[in-house]
Amino acid sequence: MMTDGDTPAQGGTRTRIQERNRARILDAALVAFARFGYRGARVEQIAEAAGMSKSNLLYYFRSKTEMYKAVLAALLERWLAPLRTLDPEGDPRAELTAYIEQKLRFSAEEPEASRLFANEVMQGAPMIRDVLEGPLKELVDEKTGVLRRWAAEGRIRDVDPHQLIFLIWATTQHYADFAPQIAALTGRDIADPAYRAEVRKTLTALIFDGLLPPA
Amino acid sequence: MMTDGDTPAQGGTRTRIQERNRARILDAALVAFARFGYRGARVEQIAEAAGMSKSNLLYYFRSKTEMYKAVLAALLERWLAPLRTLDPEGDPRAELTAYIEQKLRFSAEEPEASRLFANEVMQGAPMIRDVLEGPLKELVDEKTGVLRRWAAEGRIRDVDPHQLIFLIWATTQHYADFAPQIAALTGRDIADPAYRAEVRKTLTALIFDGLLPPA
DNA sequence: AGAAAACCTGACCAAATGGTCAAATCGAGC
DNA sequence: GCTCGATTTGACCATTTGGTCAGGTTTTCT
Repeated sequence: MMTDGDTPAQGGTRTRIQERNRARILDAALVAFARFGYRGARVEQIAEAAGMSKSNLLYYFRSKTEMYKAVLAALLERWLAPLRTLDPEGDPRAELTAYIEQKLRFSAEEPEASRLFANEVMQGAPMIRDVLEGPLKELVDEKTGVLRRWAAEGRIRDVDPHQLIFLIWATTQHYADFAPQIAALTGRDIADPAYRAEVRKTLTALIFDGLLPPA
Repeated sequence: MMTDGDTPAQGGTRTRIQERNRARILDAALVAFARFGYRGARVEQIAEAAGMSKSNLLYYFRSKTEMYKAVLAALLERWLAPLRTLDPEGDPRAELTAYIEQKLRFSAEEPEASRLFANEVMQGAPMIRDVLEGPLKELVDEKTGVLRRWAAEGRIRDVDPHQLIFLIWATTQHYADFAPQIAALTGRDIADPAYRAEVRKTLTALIFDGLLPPA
């Protein structure tokens, strides 16, 4: 039996129906929050997109905020998973290329997730500040350490590792976050595998070899 | 005398009071729209931030939409001004360094403007699509031509010029748009001139010379 | 089958929101 | 200091929004 005032299956088992409906809601909510932000998104519209009544949606998530938090939580893991795979033992060029490719794939396959993350951070990260300052910072600290070691060993140039990571984040996410602008200027879309391959090639070339012609 | 149903001074002279109040409103609106997006921003809150009643604000801008459009219009010129200065006759390295510095300055001095622009584009650029496809595309086409010429002359490597521009946009705007994340991870702020100088140095080093150690 | 729990709905509500309007006040030029 | 348009206000309104609730329907388990 459900405890009073709790979301269904708060503490344990989850029905098949719950599994399905929660997933539908989270999908629809991701799209809505990514497009309009937390304030701008409308609960009823999310319910409609999820194929159910607003009342029923509020049966699964007791409030808009709770729904938003759930979407963000599901998002964060996928967002920072790629960085985890950066292997200190590997070859810098191969490792960073693989990392860039993973980030580009994320932009291509989950552009809404990328946009929602951007939106949340742009608003001051009110809901995920503790994640940024906690787990994310720890992970980034670890990986900047790796980059510093590579630099010390002469395997890469000695650049600020934070800024290298920011450069990779910025450029790869840009193709999801600013997709309409890119479409307007080039007619291309990162969802197109051919374009994604081109982008990865150009990006890695720029990052590794730079813009200036070989001396 | 004002034409019926028009915004004050629609067609001509603008009183000192109008000048001052319109400016106040646009400032407050920029902050609000940047933070919450079009839908999420609240007219009354903008009015309060501008130091006037909601009724009075609506005397200057007949609707939220009109106000939003005015903010965007004022924004766009400042956003794309730096690219205009890229001189085909100049030295590639000097020109691009200057461009990067201008974009970084914009991120430092007008982070809200950068964020609002990002927000609008992320939502599909509903209000400025025609600008992206028109004037912006023309300007970018012109400048990609310059980059292509530089490449043909062997003054820079032969990389896709669109992607080079996107890389510069993405990395420079990142410091404004994702400021909370950068603060959480590094404790720095692009508004700090010292940090801005560091960023410019690292960024240009990466872009021009790449990450791999000299052979 | 039948009971209990899970699931779903439509009516309803209080608060918030964008916007209108008539009237009061202010300010520059005569 | 008067006049007329520019400016400002507060009361008011229709609509939208997030959320509640009592009760009905379906699923599940024995």
